[in-house]
Amino acid sequence: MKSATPRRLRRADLPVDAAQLARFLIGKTLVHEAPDGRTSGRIVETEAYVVGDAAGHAYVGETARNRSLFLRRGHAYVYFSYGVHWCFNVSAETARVGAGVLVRALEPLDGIELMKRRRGTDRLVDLARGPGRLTAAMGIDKRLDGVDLCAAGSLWLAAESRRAGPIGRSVRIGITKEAHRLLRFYERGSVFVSGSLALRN
DNA sequence: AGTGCGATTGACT
DNA sequence: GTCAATCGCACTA
Repeated sequence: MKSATPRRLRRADLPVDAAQLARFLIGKTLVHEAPDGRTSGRIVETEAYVVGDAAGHAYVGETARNRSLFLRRGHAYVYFSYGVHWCFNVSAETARVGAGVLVRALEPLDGIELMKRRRGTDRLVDLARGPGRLTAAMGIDKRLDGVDLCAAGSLWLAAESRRAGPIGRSVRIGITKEAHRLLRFYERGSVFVSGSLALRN
């Protein structure tokens, strides 16, 4: 099934502040037009890596790996995690600042059969539940690092396909530094959010 | 040039 | 709940 695509988000739609951007992105749509097909999903879980955040990849200053985080808001930062998975972020703030939002989970919308093939599973809730699974399902890898999500490219952000439910907030998953900060946002009760049941409610 | 480790996942006890 | 997989990167020397 293919649903009508909401309009592309413009840069002016995106909050500059990383934490505000993370909250804003809940309920919005991520779309990728890949050579093997189109996939899209509702963003249901994000984490902000804010300015001066010791847990953020930008904390060490600009390097070859993290340079996309230093682009003005609305660019893709894609990095390789644990030697196994890709993770997708949206850069935040103004140019040369260094902050971003990790997109951790999607509710699949378009291209579900393609996602199943890419992921090797038929379980809808597991297709994009978790940052590594999400990039696998969407066909996102290093080639998309640095692309402008607000330009006329193959990867972009779109408006809500459906209004987000109540938004929950918690500590971020899988980090040790700055572990107390409430910078994870998620659609409360969504079965497409990663983590235990407690982290979804 | 070598070392330690991570914004994860899936398989296994 | 525990743990290996797997590799690029930042850091030390």
